[in-house]
Amino acid sequence: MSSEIAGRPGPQGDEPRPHLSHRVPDLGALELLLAVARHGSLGAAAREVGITQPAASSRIRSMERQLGVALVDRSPRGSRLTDAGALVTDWARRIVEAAEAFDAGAQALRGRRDSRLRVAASMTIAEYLLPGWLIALRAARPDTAVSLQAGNSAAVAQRLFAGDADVGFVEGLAVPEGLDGVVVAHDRLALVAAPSHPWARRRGPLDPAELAATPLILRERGSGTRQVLDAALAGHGGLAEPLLELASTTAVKAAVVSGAGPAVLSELAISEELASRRLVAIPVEGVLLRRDLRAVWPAGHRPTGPARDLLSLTRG
Amino acid sequence: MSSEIAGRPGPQGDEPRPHLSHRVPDLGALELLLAVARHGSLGAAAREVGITQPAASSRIRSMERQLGVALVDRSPRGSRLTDAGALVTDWARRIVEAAEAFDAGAQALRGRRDSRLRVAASMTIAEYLLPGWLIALRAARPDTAVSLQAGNSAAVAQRLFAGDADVGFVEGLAVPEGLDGVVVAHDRLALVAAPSHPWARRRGPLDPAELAATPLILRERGSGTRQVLDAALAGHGGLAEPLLELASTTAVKAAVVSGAGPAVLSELAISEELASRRLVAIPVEGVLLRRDLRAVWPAGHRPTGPARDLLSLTRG
DNA sequence: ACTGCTCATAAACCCAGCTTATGACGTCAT
DNA sequence: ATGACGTCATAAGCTGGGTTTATGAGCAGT
Repeated sequence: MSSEIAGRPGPQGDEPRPHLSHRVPDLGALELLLAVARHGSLGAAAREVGITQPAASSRIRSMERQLGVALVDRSPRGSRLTDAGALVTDWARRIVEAAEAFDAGAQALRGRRDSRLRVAASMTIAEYLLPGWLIALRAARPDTAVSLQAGNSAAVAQRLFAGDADVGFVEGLAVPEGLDGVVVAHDRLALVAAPSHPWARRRGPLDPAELAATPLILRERGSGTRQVLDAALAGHGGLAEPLLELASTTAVKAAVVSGAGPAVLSELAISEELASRRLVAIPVEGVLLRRDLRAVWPAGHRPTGPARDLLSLTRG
Repeated sequence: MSSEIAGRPGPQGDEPRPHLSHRVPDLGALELLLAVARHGSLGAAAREVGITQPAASSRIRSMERQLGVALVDRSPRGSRLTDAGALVTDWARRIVEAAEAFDAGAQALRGRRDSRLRVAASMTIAEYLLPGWLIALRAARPDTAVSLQAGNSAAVAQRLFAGDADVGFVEGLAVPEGLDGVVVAHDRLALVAAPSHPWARRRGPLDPAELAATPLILRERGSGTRQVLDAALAGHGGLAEPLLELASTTAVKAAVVSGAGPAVLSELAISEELASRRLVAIPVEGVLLRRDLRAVWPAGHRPTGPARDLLSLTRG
């Protein structure tokens, strides 16, 4: 590989793209950078993250070397971010926020049996919504230890009946038998395609019958998303044979992005891709592609204590 | 709060919460986990990320120890994710995606002078939109080296006139003199408050006059967001004296989340907080709180080559 | 039983990042 | 001016996590 044809323009430079983790500073360094942005001082930032000032100095410096960009203006009166540094810091903040969500989720997953709040949730909710709720809960009630068990609606119901969970979250068209619940959010399904797909250039919205007649990339039969889609299109001739049938939302997404064809996916799963135009949403007329996300509990036993705190967060 | 009734059950456990970076596996480990999910094998995953099989084995193991959760089911025929592992992997993917955006941005920021595509962009666009576009561009045209210069509209225009940039992106109400452009996206501004704020429980939408009369948390005078807000409320009595005036969007966001009061912020900046209900959007009636985001170029010199590729990504 | 895949274990190594100790620079107050 | 206090930088030495190589053990299919 390095013996291309002849000489590269630059004698140095031009590394063969090592791995992402070598090009992106580690979390500790990013946290330190955020601390510098907040405090305007390397030393103060160092104190916040629990290291010494020379360590912080060296760490920021090596981050600048790694990125090839000056991030902070040092002066004897403190350190301010450069313009580039401010931008980098904003991007870094998004990584750290994702890491916080990861941490909140992982901590709940490890969940000790003695947790004060035991949550059972369906996959979509556990994956996309719960980490954010847990962060908010931690902010409001810092000492609430939460445990999380993820499973389908039936498993959630079972855990609630058995007293293994204080509150549940399910997605779907109906509340399972024996449970009460309230809607906490809606999961809208969107028809998406790659920007290169002909539908991406359409003017008006798509006709339901046309959607029904077109082969789509789908999750396997039985998945929640597919059930909703099936129900919504039942009156329009029913779903066509799938173009491709894949085992995970991620796989479907990847297939759509690579241009294999259109699919219907939860808006929760694709906000990122829509924002960057890796995917394009195509409006569909007159079909209600949405399902309710509900908090549930055994009929008559309205949640109290920590579970109520969590609910009040999700309902506003 | 922590001195509830009596003693804690567990004699050990109960660490005093070290830093985030010690509770979240590093990027390399997360990438490895994603590779395991894709390949169903530690060895194959190891090969993909460029380490040996024992290293991968040990890394996954220490990740499981760190999180306190079994992530993969090992068998002599391969490794599959456990249920918890699948969830953790989904959360991990969000960190890695944020890291990819960071990398794409940082690489453009380092931007060598010999880049094939030189972009000048305003802050909001550089911060929220451009990294995603760059990822998409890299997917479509892998060998396009991009350089990025961020600045306000005037700086963008200047760079274009000087021939220092091939294409620009600006936000605002009008196209700067001497430039042509097309709208590539809209930045909707949303009125937000903490979930505990009275407005969060309102039934109907807010009256513009009421919004204008209420003290808000604002960016300093002159910021793009504030200009739009000023213009939109000019016909409704004009903006009230600010409740608080802060220097960065992040600071405003933090103040709103902590319940200091309502603010008007770009939807781009708050999608995360809305999803997790740390913030609540309050509908406002009859005011157009939005600004156009435009690609621009010197009048008459429509972009060609790589710049055109980028534009076609942003327009779909 | 043999071959080929899987993952686990053990020992040696290496380097990134830490701490401690020190120094240089600039600002402010006296 | 001059000394005190803040800033960040440099240097030397240590430590440990993650790596490699080498090996072994378990199970499947031929």
